[in-house]
Amino acid sequence: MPKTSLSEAVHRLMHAYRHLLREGIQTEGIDLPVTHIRTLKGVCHDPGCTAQSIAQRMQRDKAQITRALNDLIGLGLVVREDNPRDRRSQLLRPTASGLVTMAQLDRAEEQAVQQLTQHLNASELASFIEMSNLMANAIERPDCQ
Amino acid sequence: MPKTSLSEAVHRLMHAYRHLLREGIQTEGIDLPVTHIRTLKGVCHDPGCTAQSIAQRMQRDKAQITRALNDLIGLGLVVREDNPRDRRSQLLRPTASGLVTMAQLDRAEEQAVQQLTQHLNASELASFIEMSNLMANAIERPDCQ
DNA sequence: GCAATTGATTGATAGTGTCAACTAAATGTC
DNA sequence: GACATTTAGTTGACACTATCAATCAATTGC
Repeated sequence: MPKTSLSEAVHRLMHAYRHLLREGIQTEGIDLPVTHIRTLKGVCHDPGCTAQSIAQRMQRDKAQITRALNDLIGLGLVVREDNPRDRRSQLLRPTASGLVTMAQLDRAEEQAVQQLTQHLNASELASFIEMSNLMANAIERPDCQ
Repeated sequence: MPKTSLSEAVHRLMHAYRHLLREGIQTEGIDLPVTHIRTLKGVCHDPGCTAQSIAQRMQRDKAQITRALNDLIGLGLVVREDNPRDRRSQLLRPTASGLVTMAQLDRAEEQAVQQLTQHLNASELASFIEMSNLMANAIERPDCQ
């Protein structure tokens, strides 16, 4: 293989990561698609957030978030409560069960990342993440810098 | 959140890249999904390859490749020819039109990569790609290294 | 020759991404 | 206060992506 292009590299990495995370998740006994997991993570990270704020943070379509939330609520991992300041929206919080699941997911992810980055040291990883964000920023916020 | 996690960074980057590539592709006047593009790229990169070898190179399901190839052949961008050494498989080659399209796609991709990496210098980019591949390898070929 | 393997195809299904239409509440303007 | 506009969320539709299992024909190993 000559020199891999950036696009190939990104695709391979994405795929490897998702695959690994899925495996880890299943060995933890959880069966949730990646989008749901990331949504749950969003709620746990910022309890009291709204669907809107999650959609923005994740840069995903709000329709997708709505559906993921419906499933998470159906599974008893998240609850909606009325937003006293705006009756259009509801505040989102993880349930006790949601927090337990989140802890499992954290373990799975940590293990996945560890396996993925086994040949990188901390500073390499840090600069990798920094470069990733720099690139993503260049697109998502073309005005900055 | 302290620093962005690896998973967030990879997700963001993946999306940013796909989005950008799509845009570039459309401004070139081509309307093909990313998987088809990558498949065409595979054929152009290694004319005379088989569906199998593309699937392996791209680490994708062979069913997906079959379907993408059917579309590409239907669009007249790729042709199959009999493999004299194995009548089960066919050799794949781009048509003249396929090569033209590929050139357009190369331009689109180059532009996307350039925009994406505008804040990175060459050596940073190189080490980014190297790290990506290192991580992907750690999963895809857990035995190596 | 016959079993096992391999390249390719097909069908089915789940997950992801995107767009547009829609409801209801909130806000701005006169 | 009545109106248009904007905003949060929901719903429907559809294209794209990923994955698995079954099938078929050609090849390979015995």
